Amino acid sequence: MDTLPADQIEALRERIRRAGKRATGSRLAALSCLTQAASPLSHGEVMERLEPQGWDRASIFRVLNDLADAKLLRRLDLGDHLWRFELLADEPQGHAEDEHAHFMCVGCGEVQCLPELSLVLPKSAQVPRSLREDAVQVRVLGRCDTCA
Amino acid sequence: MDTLPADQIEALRERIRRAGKRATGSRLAALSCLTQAASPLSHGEVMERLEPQGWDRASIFRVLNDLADAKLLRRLDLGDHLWRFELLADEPQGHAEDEHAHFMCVGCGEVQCLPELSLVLPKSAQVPRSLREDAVQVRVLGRCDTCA
DNA sequence: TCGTTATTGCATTTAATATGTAATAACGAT
DNA sequence: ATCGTTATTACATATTAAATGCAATAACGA
Repeated sequence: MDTLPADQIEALRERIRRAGKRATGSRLAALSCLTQAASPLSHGEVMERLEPQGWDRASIFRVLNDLADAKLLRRLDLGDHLWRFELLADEPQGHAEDEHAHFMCVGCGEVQCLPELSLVLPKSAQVPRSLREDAVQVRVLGRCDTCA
Repeated sequence: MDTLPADQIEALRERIRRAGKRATGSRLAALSCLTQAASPLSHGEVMERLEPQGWDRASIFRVLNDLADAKLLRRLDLGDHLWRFELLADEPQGHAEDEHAHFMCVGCGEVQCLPELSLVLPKSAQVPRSLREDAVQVRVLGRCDTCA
């Protein structure tokens, strides 16, 4: 894995600190790795790149999950039983994860927002109240036009 | 788990044979279990019901996967890293017919089928073709009434 | 530079998923 | 109905991802 330009590293350092976390080596390594990735990577895929550099599996595992909790990464499952991690854009303005539906490509992992999607239910349907109240996250899995 | 009426058992037997497989006890047990389930069950959930009756974990595991390969079951992952299995309708004509959305409780993991849910999109919306064509899986995440 | 404490490194655990193989049972043929 | 073939099972065991406890370490504010 190539190393990132110093200014990008510094930007990552900043972001980590802004999230209230310490900018440690393994965090920077994990984020650098995902910055260079073209698609979401699983823990295993991240380790293929970081283990040769001496990083610890369990630590990187924790780092990935921590950074996902801290909203620097998105943790997603494309339906194949692997947690994949993807760098989130720096300023997710007004983009609360559960405001609108998301389309996830099971081929490449690309996520697309579907703000115009709505759900229709017969009044008679027996469904959880949270669904009636729209207090739900909607995920649609399929193939994007490129992967179709 | 109650036992199924004899005629339903016989129908399952038939279906297994039609798929070119032997109608064995564990296959009937697994299918009976899923016939009575209101939602897709994981291997573990199936075993909660079948282990007390003396069925073997690994065998039922293989049975579930075999029957999924044989298109008697659908094997799906609702995003929580568990393979769940759901009985498919007998004659999958048109195939989209028994494709339906699933609701998963983020509290307890309970899964509920949402056959009556449909998606609505403005014609103008820019979305992947697979979504227009309904070649997608829909997952709704929220809290069930108990966990709300 | 130092002290606090978040974080790591390493060992270990858990849980789901998966498979090898001898014994068993389903089912077509007799 | 019985028998022989062979798919299938039961049991043991392997693999992999995911997770955690804890002492050692290093980040960062003072």
